[in-house]
Amino acid sequence: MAEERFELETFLPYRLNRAAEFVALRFAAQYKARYQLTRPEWRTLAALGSSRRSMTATEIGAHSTMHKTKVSRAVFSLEQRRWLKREEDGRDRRFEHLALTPTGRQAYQELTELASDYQAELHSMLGAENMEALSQGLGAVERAINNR
Amino acid sequence: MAEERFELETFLPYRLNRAAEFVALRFAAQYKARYQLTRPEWRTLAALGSSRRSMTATEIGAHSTMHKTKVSRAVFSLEQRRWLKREEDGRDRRFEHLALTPTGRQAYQELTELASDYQAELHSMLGAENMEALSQGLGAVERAINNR
DNA sequence: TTGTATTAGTTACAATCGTAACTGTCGGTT
DNA sequence: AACCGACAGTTACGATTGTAACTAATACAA
Repeated sequence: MAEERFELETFLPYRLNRAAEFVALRFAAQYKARYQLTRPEWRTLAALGSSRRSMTATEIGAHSTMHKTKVSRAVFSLEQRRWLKREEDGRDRRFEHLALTPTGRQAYQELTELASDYQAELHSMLGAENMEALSQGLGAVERAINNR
Repeated sequence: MAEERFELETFLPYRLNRAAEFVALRFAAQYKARYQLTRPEWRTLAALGSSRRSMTATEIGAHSTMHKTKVSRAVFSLEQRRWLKREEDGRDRRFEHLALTPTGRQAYQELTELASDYQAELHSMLGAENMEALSQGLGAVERAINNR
């Protein structure tokens, strides 16, 4: 194979990580300051809020690529806050169906507004065309994830 | 502003994070299994290896967006391994100029081969066009980072 | 029915991490 | 020269994390 000199700047994992960290950080600052939410908590809230039906912890983990212990702890703390409630499955009692309470749903609504604003900010920061390109590329990665 | 329903699946921080985690994980498995390297250690090695000149710890942190304590510890453990050496700046003794030893450079070379293979795998996994799009989008984010 | 494997979720524990405080060095005032 | 603020890098410590072991429930085969 044609051995070119390796360039770190072109290495996808490296670039993706840098970009993800940068983009996530400024949004994290907002929900931390406003709601004292941790990142796993926000991600759990988001997974539940964006789903019409209730979800199990495992589903949340799969959806947000979080380790199950992370999910478990985030669920616990959101439950303490009374932002979500658990309901046991009558047929298979291993499952817990998780759903947001009205308070939780309210918080999610408010956060999605912050998120939309941030998304718009990113849009104008990167430009529509680059945003499109990024979206297309991410779509391909997402398909790869689903087929793994 | 036109309030559309927020869709988590279109939210850039969420998508980038998912993609970055997925892409990084499979490569991390390789350097962990092969060299017992942690992620900060690999990133430090990569920053040094890809640079022609020596770098300071702060520069490595800026280059790889790692916290300075992370860099400090990674440098320490790479030094233990004798993969890098420190050299104090004669003019300003606050600085430490870090550079790979021949052994370290050798390890970096081997790792870049794994990296190139993985990059090729990603390329065929995502398709050239999507890879291009992703690259363009990431380029825009990188410019934003540099202008922040 | 009994035993075995599998799965959902929790927890104990050791490793990793970031915040903040620290050391040591320098530049610029006064 | 003596001070002060800024900076590079390290470290102490509390918080967060993942691994592995656990509990509890189920499926399924003998």
